[in-house]
Amino acid sequence: MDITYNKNGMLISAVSEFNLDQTLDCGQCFRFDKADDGSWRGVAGGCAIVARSTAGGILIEGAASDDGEFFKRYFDLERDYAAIRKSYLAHPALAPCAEFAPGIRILRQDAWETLISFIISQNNNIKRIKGIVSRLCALLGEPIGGGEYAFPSAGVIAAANEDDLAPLRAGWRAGYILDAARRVHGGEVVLDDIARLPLDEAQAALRVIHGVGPKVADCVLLFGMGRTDAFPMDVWMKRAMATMFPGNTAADFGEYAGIAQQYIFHYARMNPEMCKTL
DNA sequence: TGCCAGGCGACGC
DNA sequence: GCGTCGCATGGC
Repeated sequence: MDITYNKNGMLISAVSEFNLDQTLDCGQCFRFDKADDGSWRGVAGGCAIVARSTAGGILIEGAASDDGEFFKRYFDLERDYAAIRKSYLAHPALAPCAEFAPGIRILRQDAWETLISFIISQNNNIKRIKGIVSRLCALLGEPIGGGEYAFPSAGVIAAANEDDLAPLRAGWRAGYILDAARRVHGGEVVLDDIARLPLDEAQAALRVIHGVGPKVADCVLLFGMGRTDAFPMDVWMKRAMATMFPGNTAADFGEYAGIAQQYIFHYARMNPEMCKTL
């Protein structure tokens, strides 16, 4: 993997198993949208960026000139996905999932943003989740240029009330957002500490928050804390497990179960006929 | 139009 | 412990 800088921005090259469309459109993040020219515009690391696939690699515009380390971590670039994927190809049911979108990388997003985003995600659809997150940032986040806003801090949200959040049109999730903000801002929930706990303890620590159950906790651990041992089970995964992996559990998918989960989730969502119950 | 959406908490048993 | 229910909002 190489990271170089030119007049257009930061260029990430010589990385296998890294596809921008697959990574940003597989349901793990809600702050990027694809523009008409095929580029992805959104916010990462507090910067408004434009990411695009070029002949030379992935080009990031808008990143600070010393953000190579940030994006290595954000896109999980130092993990050997080729080796992980190869181990999945031997499994007859897992192979088609790992082949379908080989360029998925599990993002290491900000834990706080991931927590609120996946609280919003419950019983919701991805398009509307993006809308609510976007309105939350515009309402309470700092403008960062390019028409974008940073994700609001726990302190700012904790100072709001349900009426303040009404413009989000988040429904009953607004109370959950406030509870999360107050517990994080108040120090009862310390996300950096939780990230290092054994999986069951980390799940329990997150579930102290009203509106965080097993699925949201696992999403926060996987997409916001780099915990590839977390295995979120949403409606799509439940269908896929019942039809494609009967009798299997997260434990059957090994140390990187969360990565396998994302291949399966994305495959199931894009090929719903494969996990229809009879 | 009615069903569904990356679920969860409350409640009854 | 487990099943069921309602939940606000809007995408399709």
